[in-house]
Amino acid sequence: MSPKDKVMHTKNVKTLHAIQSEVENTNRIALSVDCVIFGFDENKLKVLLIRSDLKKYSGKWSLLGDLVFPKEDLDAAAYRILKQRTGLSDVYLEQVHTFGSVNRHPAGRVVTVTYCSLINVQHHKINILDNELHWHDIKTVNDLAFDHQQIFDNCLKQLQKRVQEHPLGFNLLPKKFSLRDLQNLYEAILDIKMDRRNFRKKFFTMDLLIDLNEIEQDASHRPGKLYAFNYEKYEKKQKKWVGIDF
Amino acid sequence: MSPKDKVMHTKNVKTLHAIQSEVENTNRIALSVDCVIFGFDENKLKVLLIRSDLKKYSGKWSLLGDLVFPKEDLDAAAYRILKQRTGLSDVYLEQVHTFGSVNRHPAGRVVTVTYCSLINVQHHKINILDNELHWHDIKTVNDLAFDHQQIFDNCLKQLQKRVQEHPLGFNLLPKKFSLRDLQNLYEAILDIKMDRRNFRKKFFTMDLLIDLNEIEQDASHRPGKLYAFNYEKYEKKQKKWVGIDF
DNA sequence: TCAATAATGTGTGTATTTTACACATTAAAT
DNA sequence: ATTTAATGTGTAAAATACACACATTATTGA
Repeated sequence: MSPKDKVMHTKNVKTLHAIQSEVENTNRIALSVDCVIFGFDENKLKVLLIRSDLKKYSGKWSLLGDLVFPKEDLDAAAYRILKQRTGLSDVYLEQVHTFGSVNRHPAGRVVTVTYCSLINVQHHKINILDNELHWHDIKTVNDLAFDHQQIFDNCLKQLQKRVQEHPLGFNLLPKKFSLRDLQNLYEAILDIKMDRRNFRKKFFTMDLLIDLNEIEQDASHRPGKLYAFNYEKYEKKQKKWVGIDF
Repeated sequence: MSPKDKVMHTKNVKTLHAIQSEVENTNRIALSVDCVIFGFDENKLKVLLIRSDLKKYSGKWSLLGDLVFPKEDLDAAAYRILKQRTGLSDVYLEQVHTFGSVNRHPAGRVVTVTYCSLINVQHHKINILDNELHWHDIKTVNDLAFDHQQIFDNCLKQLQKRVQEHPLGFNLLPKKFSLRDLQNLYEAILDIKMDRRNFRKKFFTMDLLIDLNEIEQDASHRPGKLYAFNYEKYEKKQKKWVGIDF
């Protein structure tokens, strides 16, 4: 992703009117995507939200979404939203769940496919001048518009589960990070405290971190060593996944 | 579920023509659900398939699906398919993934939400007179119509994962089962062999099986004891789910 | 300059879980 | 009654998870 990528905040995004014309007076089902975009900043897990453009939900925040174009792949629609709102391409994006209750959307029958995305806020920060967009600490997210609270809760739970099974977290960190950064990330996502020494041991025995032989700059005390995630090595590994446990 | 439930095989199910009229000459997206219905019989994991009604795919098998009605909840549509095809209600049903490539369906733009269902084939067997429907051994499933092979593969993988984390498997067994039945089930789903003694220990230490103080009938050798799954006790448990491992 | 401070980095012992494997018991079949 | 092929039970080693102690390093500030 390059900093030259322009951010298109509200351009090309269908509004309430578009949605209504899509479903109004028809017996059709409209299809949308909604993206739950996570970031990690100041040791807090954050989510990118936009002010709702519906009167009924004025003052409320909502997820970033749009209708799917008729000749657009579903995943492509999600990538489009992401690019529009963050200027970023080549980011982690995964489908989570589809919400399709008849009355979930006030403008009519809109079924929405939700996606979870993890981005590095440092790459995005420079672009967030639009005050319609805001990074919210996930701990303060409540009362979103529509059924977006439910969607968000579902997505967060999925993230908490997936981050323990796959190396997704690194998408939220800079390429170079300290063990403390990594632990702070996991503690923020899982909302728990972990033992520093066992956490370290865990990741070292996985043997998927590249020691960069560099140390943190600007640390107020003893600086930690910097690491990068070894994606190549991870790809070669095949997880032994059998273990009944419920 | 009662045996009085009638099975409606092809009635009320939209055909190719209906799909085409839904999407033809419009710039709209049609929405369907597809159900991957698993059963367990003769110690093999099976999936319920139907002969494709499209010429292009004649001779091929496909999943059970239908368009979603405009005023029908998404989950309700999936339940409707299940009821139509198996006569069963109150069965395990969970959404898995939504497939939305532009060209995935030959009749036009149809986005499909896939569901995974687990049923007891003993409850269904009596109704399967329609030779359009057939239980296929999952090991022989290949070359399904449309993108249904991809959908099936995805669903099976999800099942393999979920069955290790949640007590889903019991939906495929009779209420009373032996430890050997249970192990056969897991071996069929996961496609692995497991140590009989460790498997037994695993489930006994979980302490979620009710000893019915009954033994198998008609066993050709020493009969095993029968058990039932303790759903009540399971509901009360809360899994300790923290453990980074990838 | 140098001790106090607050981090990082390393190690150790215990408990728990997983894994591999041996032997006794039971009911059916011959 | 003996053989057979299951079920039911136990035991020890290996691997993993967990709790916690101590040394090291860079910064801070008196």
